[in-house]
Amino acid sequence: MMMEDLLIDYTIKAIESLYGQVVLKSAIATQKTRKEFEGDFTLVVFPFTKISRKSPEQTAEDIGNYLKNNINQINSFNIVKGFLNISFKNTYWVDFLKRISTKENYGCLKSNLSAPIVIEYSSPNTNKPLHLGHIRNNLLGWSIAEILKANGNKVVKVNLVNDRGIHICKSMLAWQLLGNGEEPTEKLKGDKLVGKYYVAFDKAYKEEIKTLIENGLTEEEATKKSPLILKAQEMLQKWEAGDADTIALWKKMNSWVYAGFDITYKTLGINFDNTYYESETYLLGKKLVTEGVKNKAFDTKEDGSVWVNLTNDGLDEKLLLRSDGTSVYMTQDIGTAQLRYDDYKPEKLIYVVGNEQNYHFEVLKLVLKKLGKEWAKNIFHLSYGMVELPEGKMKSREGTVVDADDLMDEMIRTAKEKGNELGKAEGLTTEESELLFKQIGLAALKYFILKVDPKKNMMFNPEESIDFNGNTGPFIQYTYARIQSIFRKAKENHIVINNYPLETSINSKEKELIKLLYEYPKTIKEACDTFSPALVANYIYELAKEFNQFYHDYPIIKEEDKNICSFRLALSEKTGKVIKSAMHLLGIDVPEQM
RNA sequence: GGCCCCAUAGUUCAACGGAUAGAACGGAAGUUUCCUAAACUUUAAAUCCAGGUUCGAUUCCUGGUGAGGCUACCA
Repeated sequence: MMMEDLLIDYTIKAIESLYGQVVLKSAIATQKTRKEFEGDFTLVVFPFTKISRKSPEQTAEDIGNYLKNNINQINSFNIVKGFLNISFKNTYWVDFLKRISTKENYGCLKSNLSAPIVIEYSSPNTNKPLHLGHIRNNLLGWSIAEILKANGNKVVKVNLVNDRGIHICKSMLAWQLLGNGEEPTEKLKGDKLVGKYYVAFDKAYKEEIKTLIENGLTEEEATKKSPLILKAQEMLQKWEAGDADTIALWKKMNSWVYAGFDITYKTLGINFDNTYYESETYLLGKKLVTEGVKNKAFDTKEDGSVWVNLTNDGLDEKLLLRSDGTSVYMTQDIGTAQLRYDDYKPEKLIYVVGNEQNYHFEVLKLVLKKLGKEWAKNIFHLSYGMVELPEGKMKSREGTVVDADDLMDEMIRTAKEKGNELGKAEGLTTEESELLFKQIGLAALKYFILKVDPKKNMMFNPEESIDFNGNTGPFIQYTYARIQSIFRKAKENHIVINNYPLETSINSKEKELIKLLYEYPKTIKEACDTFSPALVANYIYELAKEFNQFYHDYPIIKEEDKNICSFRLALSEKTGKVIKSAMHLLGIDVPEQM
């Protein structure tokens, strides 16, 4: 099926036969022929001119002739400078469409039998609600998991909830001191409530520091000696000691947060196969660190704190246990990693975590290696870029965070507003139109975020970032809905797809569409190899745009020639299916009508 | 200070070392007795600077400039 592999094989044979040299597969570059030239695939012949000792044009001529004589699907070729543009016969493309039109999961590979890939994403803290940064994380994690599955991998999606630590104690303490027993309501869901007290703590803490400085303490002293922070630290120690009241409060407040997160996750349309809690993994982490001390992998300082020395690896020393014996982020991650390995014996452990933690993961891998964990090499930090706002980085303390729930609500509201203006809800029940606008609003958001290369930082301007026209989720949804509309009309008129003849002469738009459909499996493969949903997103956009041009230029069910009509229907149907399939990989629903 | 990333139209994003650097939004101008105009068509507009490697550099290397991130007994 993959014509390019055939081209490459025959190019190797051509060079061997013509010039008597064997070249490596990797030395051969094929690409889609650019639109302004005639052809389907292009072979770059510059690298072979040293072997042929001829001009690029002559070399291309030689190879072109060889290929045409040996591959019967080739119709013709032309040469522009050192570029050999090869055209296949129309029957090849029509036949290709015919072959894939019956394939159910076109583009996806059958699942293989190897060990699963565990992918961690989301990883929230239970002291504040989810924000825009988490949205990028969640969308990437979910999408990459789907892309891995589409490539035949077994995938386990896991969440790691950071449900313990000093930051949670801060919320707990503030609620105890200032909360008056406040509980979550319809209006203020649990994660928001707990977040409110986290902010309240920070405010009170800052005020306290200010007062202490006025009373003559240095800033450093004030920061360390403030009664509030001491109380929070005391609370953490009590928590680790299993103090009943502290644990009860902790459980209560965390349960509020989980109920709040569930709503956010559900609206966003993501889920997990398993959830880990750091409260359940940190002890294992401590145990492993203690073992490491015994084995002299780590050092204990005078005050009792435990450190790992990574200066030989070009890094610094890193704290693994505080002097008071409590664990830190790294301690927990060591335990979590071990537990996860024990649970799944995975082929790979992927962590979807922002690039601000590149250093952390470098250290984590080295620490695990020092502990003798062979599988540390299977850890892959999928490091994605920050989401920036026009005013700079999001800072929760400065109130510049974009809340996940608010953002989604806003998107859906805008979709509804614009949709109603355009009369998109006509003929739909209230329930149907609510669903439609939710699908459209979320598509706009998800596509906007996923179309950007994960590795890169991206800009998000709430005012003007989200659009419903052009290179957007709704544009693609609209294209899909148009295709479904064609089939509703076709059904009404009893038009069906018959066995269109192979000799159908196809026009350039039709051929271009088939060629794009041909690209789909390669796109999924590459998206998997590079962990980039953006490649899928950009692909669907190309496909949708091409279809809209085709739709604009040529009649489909109004075409009078029955064979052509049937062929165009088949082409439209497959395009719709690929759009739906690819959008699913991004976690975006497509409506039947809009 | 040290380490890491990034720099492309006015703006937000594309481009395995390959052809004349693609899109979208915004700007200008058009298309609806025709399968959904959230569409389609035309148009103006960009590779931070200086070197190097290469047949060929937005892409690789070196040096600048500029913006982020990390460098916590925070996570």
